[in-house]
Amino acid sequence: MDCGGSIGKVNYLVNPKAEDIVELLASGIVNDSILVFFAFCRVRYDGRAKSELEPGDRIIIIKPDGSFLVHKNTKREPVNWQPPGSVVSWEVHDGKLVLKSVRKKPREILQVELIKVYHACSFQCEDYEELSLTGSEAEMAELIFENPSLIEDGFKPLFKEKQINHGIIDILGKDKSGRWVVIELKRRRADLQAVSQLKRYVECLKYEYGEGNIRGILVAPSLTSGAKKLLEEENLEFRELKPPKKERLKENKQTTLDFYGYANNLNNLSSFQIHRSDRKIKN
Amino acid sequence: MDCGGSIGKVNYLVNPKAEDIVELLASGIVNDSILVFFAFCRVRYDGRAKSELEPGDRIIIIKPDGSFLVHKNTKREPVNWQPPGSVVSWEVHDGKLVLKSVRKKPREILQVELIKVYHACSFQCEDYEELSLTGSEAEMAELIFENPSLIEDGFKPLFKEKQINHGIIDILGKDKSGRWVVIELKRRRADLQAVSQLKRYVECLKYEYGEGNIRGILVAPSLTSGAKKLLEEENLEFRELKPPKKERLKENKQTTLDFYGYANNLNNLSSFQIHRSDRKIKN
DNA sequence: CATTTTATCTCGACA
DNA sequence: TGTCGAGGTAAAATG
Repeated sequence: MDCGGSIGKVNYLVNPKAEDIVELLASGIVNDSILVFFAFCRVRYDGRAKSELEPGDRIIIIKPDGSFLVHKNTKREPVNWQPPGSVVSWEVHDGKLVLKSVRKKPREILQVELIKVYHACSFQCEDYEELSLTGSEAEMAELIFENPSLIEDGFKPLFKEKQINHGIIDILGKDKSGRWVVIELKRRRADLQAVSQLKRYVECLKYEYGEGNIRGILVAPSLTSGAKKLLEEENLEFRELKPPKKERLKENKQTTLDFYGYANNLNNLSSFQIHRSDRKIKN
Repeated sequence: MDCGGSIGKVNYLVNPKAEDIVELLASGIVNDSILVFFAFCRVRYDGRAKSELEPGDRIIIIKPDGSFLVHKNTKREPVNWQPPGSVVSWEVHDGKLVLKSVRKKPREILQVELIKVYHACSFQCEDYEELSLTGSEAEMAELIFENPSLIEDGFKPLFKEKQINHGIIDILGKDKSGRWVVIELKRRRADLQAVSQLKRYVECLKYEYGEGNIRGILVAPSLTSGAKKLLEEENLEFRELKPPKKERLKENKQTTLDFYGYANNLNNLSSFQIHRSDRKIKN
């Protein structure tokens, strides 16, 4: 091994041997650290499907809840993974370390053969904050309950997330002439599936209350062309409504510089953007 | 800064100051490295929705394709992210570094305020291999074309992925008495949505060919109860079929030891599993 | 490019 | 625990 360190929350190893990695792994697991490996490795998965990934450089992340991620140098998604609750273990075969993560139900196995580890870290990651999100369908529903005329004059919303035979109706209410109104909310452009869903709910209520007394309204910021067609064929209606958001992040204007511009101005500026080189990345 | 190193594919910094991070960031971006930060940070997002995450320890990953991930110590999913194609930049405000990633369409902004960086890495990640996956719906379709009796005696598959008015039919064929058969494939347990989809296709074909001449069959390893009910109500059929996989990974038996057992036997064994401590992780 | 469909989806909610 | 539906879904297939 070239070197290593253990200052504060992060322990790390540079070009470690199998036994060094095992030590980091073992102590990292017992004190609930996140483990991160930068490694040349082969990956095999078998479970709901089955996959094989030949050797290449990847980043491997093992979280204390059992989540196991293998990331390539592209994409938001891990190329292979295991969800929370999986159990990690390892084996050493003539100096080569193989990480294993097993999920019980459904039975799934992920194996990472570490051919060369460039860098390994364990991170005592303390985080007590939860994400707070706004702009959801629930908030669209709130908005409509507070302001029913967004649907139409005289509309009265009565139920939120009303369970029926074949699903859950977002909003069920009555119009001014007393007919039932089924409202399906979509926070973004509504597609065929959204219309299918609304149709299913309307049919279900027609069966209960009789053909002529049920209206269906799809509420979304916009419609796909296919959705519009099907909606009209089925005599369903559409209301345009965007999901509400509290306030926008202000976005500061900032300078964009190439690398040389940046290097020459490092001490003078406090804001940058550097462009990636143009070489194609294929993986 | 405490120290750093640049041996081979990974450069790293320990407890770096803003200007050191900026240097790593800048050079990492121009040579298409993956950047990884272990940091105490605050995260803000605004775009299709809007979110805020108060300060805590997280791992930040920036890939050369623009993918930007912020991971907490739990879950398979990043708590915040930006997809490939996003553009990263940064600002320095009195010694504090703020990472920014902007997506053009739809317009979305992610900001990470780095309050304290414990460890920073840039990784020259070379990977020329693609994942090879087996066990998909396409393979179910192949299987049925090779072996139509899996559906029923005398079934003749005619079209694969046949485009119709409101979607694409997985398999369209005829039964031995010459009636059209619409087949919808699901590689896992089929739900209400799957039945809705099949129903939509069958209705579309009934409209073309007449009421009595169309059958619909849902092919999947199993059905949800709701799906079964709707399927029966609609006079649609079900065939059990699991997606095919080539062969299973063999799974070696291995010893399970607690940490002390492991520590005492490090030199004698080549296979381990250590249990995480039982303290609850809430985030 | 926009649209549609799939996914080892993941995740949360609820029976 | 299983079932069901939503998602800042992401990513692939398709027109």
